[in-house]
Order: sequence, then C-alpha cells, then structure tokens
Amino acid sequence: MTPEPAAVPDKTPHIRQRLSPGERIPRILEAALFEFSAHGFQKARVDDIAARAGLSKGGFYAYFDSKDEVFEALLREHLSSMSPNLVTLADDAKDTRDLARRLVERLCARANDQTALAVLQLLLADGRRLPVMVDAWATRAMEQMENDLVQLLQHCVELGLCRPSVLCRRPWLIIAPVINAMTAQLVPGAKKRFEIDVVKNDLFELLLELLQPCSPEPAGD
Amino acid sequence: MTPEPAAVPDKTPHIRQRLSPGERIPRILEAALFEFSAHGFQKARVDDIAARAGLSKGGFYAYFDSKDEVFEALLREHLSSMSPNLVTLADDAKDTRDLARRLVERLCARANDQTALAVLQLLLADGRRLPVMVDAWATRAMEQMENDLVQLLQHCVELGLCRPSVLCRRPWLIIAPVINAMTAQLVPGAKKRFEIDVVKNDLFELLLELLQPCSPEPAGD
Amino acid sequence: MTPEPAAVPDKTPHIRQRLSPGERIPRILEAALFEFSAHGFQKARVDDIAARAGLSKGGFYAYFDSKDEVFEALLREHLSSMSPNLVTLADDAKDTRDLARRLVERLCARANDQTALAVLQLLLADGRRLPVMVDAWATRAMEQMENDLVQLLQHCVELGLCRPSVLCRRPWLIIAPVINAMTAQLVPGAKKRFEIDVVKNDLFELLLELLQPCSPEPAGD
Amino acid sequence: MTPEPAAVPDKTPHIRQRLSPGERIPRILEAALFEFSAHGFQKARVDDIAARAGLSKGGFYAYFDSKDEVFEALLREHLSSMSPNLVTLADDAKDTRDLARRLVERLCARANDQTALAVLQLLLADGRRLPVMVDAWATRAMEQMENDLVQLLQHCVELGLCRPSVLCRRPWLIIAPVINAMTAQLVPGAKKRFEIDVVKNDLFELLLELLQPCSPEPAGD
DNA sequence: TATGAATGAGGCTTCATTCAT
DNA sequence: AATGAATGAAGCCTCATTCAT
Repeated sequence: MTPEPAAVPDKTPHIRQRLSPGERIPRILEAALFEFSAHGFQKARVDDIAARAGLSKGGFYAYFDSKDEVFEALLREHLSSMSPNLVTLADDAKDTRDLARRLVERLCARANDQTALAVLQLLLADGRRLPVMVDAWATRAMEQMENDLVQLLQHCVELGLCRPSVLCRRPWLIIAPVINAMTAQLVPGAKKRFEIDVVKNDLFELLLELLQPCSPEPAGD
Repeated sequence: MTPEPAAVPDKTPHIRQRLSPGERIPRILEAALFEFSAHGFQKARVDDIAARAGLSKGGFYAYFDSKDEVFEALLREHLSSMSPNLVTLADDAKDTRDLARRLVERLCARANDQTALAVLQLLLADGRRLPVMVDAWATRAMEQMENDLVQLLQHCVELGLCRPSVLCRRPWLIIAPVINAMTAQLVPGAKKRFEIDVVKNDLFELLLELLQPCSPEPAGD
Repeated sequence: MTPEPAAVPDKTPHIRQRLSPGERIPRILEAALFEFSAHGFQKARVDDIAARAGLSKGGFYAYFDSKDEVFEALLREHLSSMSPNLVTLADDAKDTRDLARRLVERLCARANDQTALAVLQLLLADGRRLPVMVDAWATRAMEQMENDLVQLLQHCVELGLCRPSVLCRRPWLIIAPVINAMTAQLVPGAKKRFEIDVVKNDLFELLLELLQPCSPEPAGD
Repeated sequence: MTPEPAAVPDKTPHIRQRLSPGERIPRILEAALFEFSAHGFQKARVDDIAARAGLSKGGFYAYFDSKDEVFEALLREHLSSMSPNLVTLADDAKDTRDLARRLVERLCARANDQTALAVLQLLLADGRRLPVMVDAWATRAMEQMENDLVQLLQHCVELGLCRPSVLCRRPWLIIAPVINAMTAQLVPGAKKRFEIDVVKNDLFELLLELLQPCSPEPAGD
C-alpha cells in the first residue's frame, strides 16, 4: 500500500515494509554483516540488525532462529565466494610486466571492498565461533589459491613469461602482502599506511623483481 | 524443637592466596590476556579472569576498576614492547646468506610466541575499543620498523651485502609474510599451513632471491 | 541411558499482563513511589518495583532506562502538582470563623493523603539526588504559597475579616504546623500524636486567635 | 610515636594513629554521622566512615560489629540528648517580651547546629531502620517537651506574664515552626528561605501576639 | 589495636528470545 | 509476515564482612 522507500533504519513505530523472504533475507544478512563487523558478534544487538533490515526484533525471528544462526548463514554465504579466480590469467598476458600487472589486479580485486573487509574482520574477531566451518573453508581456500597460483606460475615459466622464482613453489609469499594490507585496514592507525594504490604498486614492483626472467641489472623501468 | 534443619550451606569462605599487589597484578594481566584472547573482550567473564588469577570476582576489583580498565592496562603493557630490534643486525653479517638468515630470525623472533599471538588476536578482534591507543602505537611501530629496515638494508647495499631491491624502499613487503603467518595462527584451519620452520625457510628463500647481488642462476642452495 | 533426569525447572515463562505503555507507566510510577517511600531510593529494589507494577525486572527497563530515571520522573510528576490553590478562598467567607475553617481545610487538604506523604518522604530522604529539580520546585512552591497567603490575608484585612496579624507578613508561620504534622507522619512514634482532626482543630484555634479582629475575651468555644 | 596530627582522612598507607577506645569511638561516631547524613545509611560506605575516623576498614570492625550497629549507637547517643531544657525558663523573665525572647532562644538553641541537623536528616531518611528506638524516643521527647511547655506557660499565666492562649493547651503549635525551619534546611532550595535570624524574629513576633496578656491594639513594637 | 587482601552475596542492567495480537 | 510487550538468564560491579598477619 504505502509506497514508502524505507531503505533507512526507520524508527517509525508501526508500518515498515512487507517483503517476501527472498527480498528480506539478503537485507538481514547485509544488516548483520554491518553490525557484526562494526561491534563484534557479542556486542551486536538483534534489535539493531532487525532495524537496519527494516524489521522489528520479532520479525527477525521469522527468518532466523537465533543470532548464532544469522552468523553462520552470513559466514557460509561469504566464505563460499571468497577466492579470486586465477586460472585464466596467463593466457592473455603479453609479457612479464603485463602478467605482473594482471596478477596484482586480480589479487587485489577485493582488497578495498568494504564487504570483503567486513568479512575478514568477522573471521578474525569471531571466526572461533564456528571453528569447523572456518577450518574447512580456510583449508580449501588456501589449497585452491596455492594450487591455482602454482599452476599459473609454472605455466608462465613454460611460456617464458617468468623465471622459476621461489614464488612458483611458495605462492603464499605473494598473497601475504595482500592479506596483510587488508588486515591492516582493520587496525586504526595502520589503515592510513596502506592506501590501495600504493599497495598495488609495491606489489607490482615486487612481482617484477621476482618474476623477470633474467633479473639482474635492476635498470629500473 | 526442630532438630537443626542444617539448610545452611558451607559458609567457610573459599580461601585462596594472599599476595601483594606487586605479585597479583601481573597474574591478573596474564589471566586477562588469556581470557580475552581466547574468547574476545565481550565474552570473557570477569569471574574467569579473577579465578585464573587466583582471586574471587570481588578481589579483581581491588586492582582494576572495570573490565575495560584491565583491557587497557593489558594493551598498554604489551604494545610498548612489541617491535623487534633490527638496528645492530648488519654489522656481523658475513655474507648475503648470513644476512638473510639473521634477518629472518629477527623478524620471526616472536612469531611463535603464544603471548605475542594473543596480543595480536586482541588487537585485531578488539583493538577498536581503544582506537586512540592502538592508532598511536600502530603509527609509531610501523614507522620505526620501516625506518629500521630501510636503514639496515641501505647499509647492506653499501657494504655490498645486497642489491638495491624494492625491499630497500618498501620494507613492509618483507614484514608482511611474517604478520600474515602470525595472523593465520589465529584462524582455525590456516594454522596448520604455517608451521614456523616452513615460514622461516620460505622467507629465507625469498630474501635470498631479492637480495642476492647478482641474482640469476637460481642454483638452489 | 539415563532415564530422563528431569532436572529442568519449569521453563514456562511466568506470563503476567500485556498493557500499553499508557497504562503501564502510571502503574510503574505508582509502584516506584510505594517502594521508594517505603525503603528509600537506595534500598528499594528494581525487582520489587517491577513486580508491584505487574512486570518482570526486564520489562521495567523497557519503560525507564534506570532506577534513577524513574525516580526523576516520579518527582517531576508529583512536584508539579503539589501546592494547594488558595486564591479564591476569601470571597465566600461569611466571617472570621468561617475564614479560619476554610483556610484550615484548604491547607490540610492533602495532609492525610498517602501519596502526598510518600512524596514528602521521598523529598526529605532522597531529595538530594536531584538537587536542581528540588531546588527549583521548592523555591517556586514556597514563593507561590507565601504570595497567595499574603494576598489572601491582606484582602481579608481589607474586608474586615481579620486583623493585620504577623501571619499577614509571615505566612510560613501558619503553614509550618501543617508541614510539621505531615513530617511527623513519617516518624514512627510521632505519627500517633498527629491525628488529622486534632491537627485541624488546633490549627483552627490558632488561626482564630491570630485573626480575630478584636481578640481578647478568649471565650473559648 | 609519630606525633602526626592526622585529623584528616589521611590516605597514607600504613601508619595512622593508635588510639584508646575511649578516644576512637567518638571519632567513629562522628564520622558515621557525617557519612550517614551526607549519603544516607545505605549509600554510606564503611570504608569512608573508617577513613574519616582515621582507621582502616578492618579497624572499624574492632569497635563495631556491623554498620547497623554504629547506626544504632549513633541514634541512641544523639536521641538521648535532643530536647531543650525548658523548665527553668520562666522564673527570671521580666516581662512578656522577655519571656518570648527567652523562649525563642531556647527553642531555636540547636536549630542551626550542624550536628542536630544531621541527626534530623538521619531520623527522617533512615529512622525506619530502628522503628522501636525511634518510636520510643519520639513518644518520650514529644511528651516531655509538651509537658514542659504546658507547665511553663501555665506558670507564666499565673504570673501574669502571658494570657491563656491556645499555646498553653497545644504547645506543639509553637514548636512546629522550629521543626519546620530545621527540616527545610535539609531541602535544597528551601534552605535559603529559612535564615536562622529571620526565623527567630518571626517566631518572636508570633509568640508576642499569642502571649501578650491584653492583646488587641497591635501597637507594633 | 590495626592493616588491607580477599570473599561472596546482592543488586543493576542488558539483551536474546518468546508470544499474543 | 510483522509487531512490540514481556521474560529471565547472565554478567558487571559494589561493598559489608572476615581474617591472616
């Protein structure tokens, strides 16, 4: 009836909005991610999540049986779509510089994404609430990313796009700076030293130095 | 008349130990670090901290006015002694391999230390409780560590111990894997992939590759 | 295995009544007045106030943010409706005796009212909790009452209903016995000596003696 | 040993003073009266009473078994010395004015005494803690004071110093303003309207008007 | 007699969850 | 599907009281 837009946590008593579950649940999850990552699981209040999703507290419980359950749904949703796809990267690369550029871009794709940062915050602060799920995800995600990178880089070595650096065997070394830069976003005071463009540039230089087939003569570039 | 109903519970107060504040406060801080890093600030219970410090709840409050206050005291204490000392590192280095080895050792010095990991956990999960303190510390610590590393590496370049790699200008790139490895200890499932010796070895190889004056010929080692 | 230990207590929540805030708040205020004046602010328990208002402890906090806040709301409510209206008193008075009788009646109107006595108790025992509010009220109330009385009595002097007694200039002298009688209700042991009818009668005689135009001949009555 | 004056709550850890019970108990009672009347019985802290008496909390319990017990001792001590002695008043009075003046002086003797006001505060706020004691005292004190006054005034009537006013039968009417003025000292905002000298003067005028043998002709004075 | 570390019961407050409407 | 009044368990904090020294 009322064409109320109501995208804002609206404290007007009675009439909020009547939505179908398909529309409501994403809003609840989004609200929960915001509140959880802003205050931590314990301190986040169901009322606030509900209000932010345009619902009363009671309404919230029509969709989730408990606060724990949203948390679980939230992690499940976000963890399943977390790793960058790296496989198809090498084929179009013209040269080492191009490869490095693409790699940096792909690795940092979500490094500045507020949602990804919020999930990371959740993972670090409250991940122990769901050790099994987090363990499974972490194991799988790291394995996959390492496999992808190893495969990618070895393919590149074969193509002559890069030399068989330590990265080819220990690809976590190139992921670490990205993770580190993201983690730093969560620490007041560290944030300002990790501007995304600076990070990308540093990473690019590092990659170049590690991948360039015949390295020496650091003739700059 | 009534034959002693004996409903009275054991009124003997549970006597623990009598310690002087000088002995008690470190025990409380240690207990608090354990509980906070195990459950997060919010979920940690004062009773548990007190019990772990060998005190009753009430006793705890003779030393700290609130849960918040221990948290602050805790961070203050640990943050002030957090950065590795890097300055005197280069002078004794015989060659590049030796330099790399020493550097790795120094950077990873506390990477496996349970206390350091607990503080890191605290910082990432609950650092936002004390934004000003954390901000100040993070700014200072990062600056100092970067300055130390830049100075160290440039000194080594001059000595001919290493080449002017990107690390000389962007030293965070070599700290990042260490931080990353430590952070991973906090995530169930990631932990097992970051055995300290493996990390040190990978880091050593990376350093070697980045610092070796004339690089190519990856003749292994 | 274990045949249902049945250690679970009665989980049925004790359902009380569902009221709208408009109905509930007055009940809470009434309950709070009772408990505060019966035990003093400090010793009154929120649980008891809530129970007396037909609520659980938690329910109470849906209406007031703290014990302090009910106290303030309570005083605010009662202090605003505390002074007797004296203005229209003289016009209908037939003679001095009638005037005195009416004056006594008006002054003592709430002297026996349990609510008024409870508020007085609160004021004397716990008024210092809200010094600003009480100060403002006391100043205003006393001024108003004195002004009203001065005006009234001078009007009566002009009408020949009473002589210019000290009361006309110092009307607090005639209020004092009423306040005193009320205060005495709050002291065990003093209460019984201040039966309202005796007080009224004494006050009436006092007024008569102070107001009668030509006084002497204390012909009693 | 140490000739330390130490009359001030001195937070110096170890050495306070070593006093005999005969010296200590009055100090404790005085401290208790201060704290009780300042904050009320419930909120007054044993630590503060002890500190104010120059003792540690533990030391306090060498003299009194509980907080309740000091309260009782305190009231017992002060209530027994509360009523003014009125008996010998009339004999030296030269005339009605002189009688009134002396009466006012005697009635108001302690009206401005901080200790008396503190006891009154205690009585009104926390008297219900000891209903039996307060009841007994109030009954006896009021009876005595009324008897004294009745006797005094009738004696004066016989001496021709005053006329048989209502005060001779209902002497509480002349005590009431004093009590009222004292009570008002306890209410922020009322205090300022009850300067002791103004009260005395008003009371004097009232007495004069009520006692002057041949009243009319209010020839002022 | 005096200290001060320690206890534990008691009360305030929060908030996840329930449920009649 | 939604509301919001109500519950009650849980946790923080205070402070009277105890007791080894």
